[in-house]
Amino acid sequence: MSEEKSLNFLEEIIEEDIAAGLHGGRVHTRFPPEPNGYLHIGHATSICLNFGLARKYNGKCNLRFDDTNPTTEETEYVESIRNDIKWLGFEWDNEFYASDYFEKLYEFAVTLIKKGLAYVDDSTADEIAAMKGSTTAPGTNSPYRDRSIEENLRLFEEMKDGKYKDGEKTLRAKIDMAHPNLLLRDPLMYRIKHEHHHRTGDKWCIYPMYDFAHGQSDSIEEITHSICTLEFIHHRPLYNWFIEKLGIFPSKQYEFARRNLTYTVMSKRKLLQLVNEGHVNGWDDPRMPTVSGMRRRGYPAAAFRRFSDTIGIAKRENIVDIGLLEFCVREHLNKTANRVMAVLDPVKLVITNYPEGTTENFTAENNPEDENAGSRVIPFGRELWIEREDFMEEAPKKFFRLTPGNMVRLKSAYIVKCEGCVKDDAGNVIEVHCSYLPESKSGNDTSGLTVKGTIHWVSVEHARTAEVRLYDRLFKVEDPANAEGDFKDHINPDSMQVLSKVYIEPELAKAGVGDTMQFMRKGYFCVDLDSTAERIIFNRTVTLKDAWAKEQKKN
RNA sequence: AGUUCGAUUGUGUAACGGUAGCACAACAGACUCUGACUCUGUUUGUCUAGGUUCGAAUCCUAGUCGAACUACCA
Repeated sequence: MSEEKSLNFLEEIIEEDIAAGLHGGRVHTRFPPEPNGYLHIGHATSICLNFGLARKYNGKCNLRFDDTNPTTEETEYVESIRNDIKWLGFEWDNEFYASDYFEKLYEFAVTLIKKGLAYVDDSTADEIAAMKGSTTAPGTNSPYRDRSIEENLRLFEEMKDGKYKDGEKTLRAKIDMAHPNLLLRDPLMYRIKHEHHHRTGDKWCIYPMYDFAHGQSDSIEEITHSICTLEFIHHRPLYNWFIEKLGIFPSKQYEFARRNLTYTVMSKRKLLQLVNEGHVNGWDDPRMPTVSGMRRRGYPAAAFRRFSDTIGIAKRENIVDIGLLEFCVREHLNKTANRVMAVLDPVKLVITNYPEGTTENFTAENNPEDENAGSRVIPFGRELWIEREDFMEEAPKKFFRLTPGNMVRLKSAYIVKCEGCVKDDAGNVIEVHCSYLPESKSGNDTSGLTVKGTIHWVSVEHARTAEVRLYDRLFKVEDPANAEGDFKDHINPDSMQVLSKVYIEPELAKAGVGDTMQFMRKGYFCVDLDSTAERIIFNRTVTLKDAWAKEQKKN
């Protein structure tokens, strides 16, 4: 009843603000991606945070594209970002673009010039860098710092009107070239870029810097709690300076530590390299930590939300075990995925005392965790495909599967007793022979026997075939970005394994793209979008926990 | 070196001067027509040194370690 969930530091701040009646107790957040790439798992947790906070406090959350750099941004990304957010289960209250505010931002700049707080600088990029100083040494004033307000106004207008070439002039804030925070040493507000913008076209040839756009965009939208990652903590005083000098709505920024994941890289630059250099097959390769990749892999949206919730939020550096994400995926899929049987590495099992040419239909429960999931019919016959690893001629003590003399349950069918196997000249097992116990029929078992093992199977006569793609971690080391050498040195060469001939139960052949199911004892799978009418392809989303594999590792 | 932020079991996160808890992982067991799920139990932690206090993870001081910042990127 009184299960009190503790608050994270952002929730604490918000609840204090609400209690104090700040902004009338209103909560308004935003998710501000730059449309220059695909969303990854880091964005996904940020989305869950921002939209989740708004949801929890009956507030609003905007989607705002920070599109202040026309050279890197494209509409294609806008579309994919919108898709991903919706898929994650969130809806934005408003969709805005920083470019919506270009006019307003221009006016802000003029206002600051008129107040003597901004100036046009003719220095080159190199000169500006040289005058910047360093962490230990103060910077020096630009020779153009003291131009008159009238001259600055004229020059800035001429910049806007296209009288100058790229890089010839910039507009800078006049703050303090000796400030210990480098970002307050007369930061650039506007630069000249004669570039086509994905939304404003050729209307502008000057574009605001992110730092002159982000804080004011929050302010224009009257965002009450502007949440971002730790690296923007140094920018906060600058945003506050602009807000204060402009006298506009006081949005407040709060920073949290971005959440890293073991065995993955998260930076856009690195992900781009993986795609461009062909280490993966595109942005939505199921091995990619992108939202589109993980979606294709079969990770349910609910698992992302649960994961984001579970890992919490704080300000310290962290690297979250990807096993926790996988746990969330399994937890959700266990409750929702129907069970089916598929044999990935087949060997033939012959039931020597079963009448030839006979088929029986068994009924199997679709999901023991969900009584509304119904059941299906599975055909059974004298010859079955079973998993090669489920038979051992000479087995260790705790092997509960097929080994001569041992009995197992064929899931949803009969108990069989292993009698031996047939081998080819090279000594490979090509058939396993068993006898069945007719009175052990599933659902009507009068044998009185209990067996330790149950294995899955597919009837040879009725089996359909499929391609299965098994995925493993993309990297061999926990923290590839910080490991020795280049991060690509640590790519796992076995991150994808393709099984071209897997036997599946006939019902399964009807599954459609995106359908998710559990292959009993093998893991969760989903139908890949590469599937065609002739060939169905399954991705392995995640394995089941495997206590037997762990047991074996010990020896 | 400067500024800013941070430090709680293997990982992540709580405890807001009063029993260091939760989840994952690990380990042991129960259950099982999935060696899954579920259930039970166990191990492991307050960066260091001082101080304040009846009492400190929490407050103070000093140190140590880590991260971010010095793009006409966001």
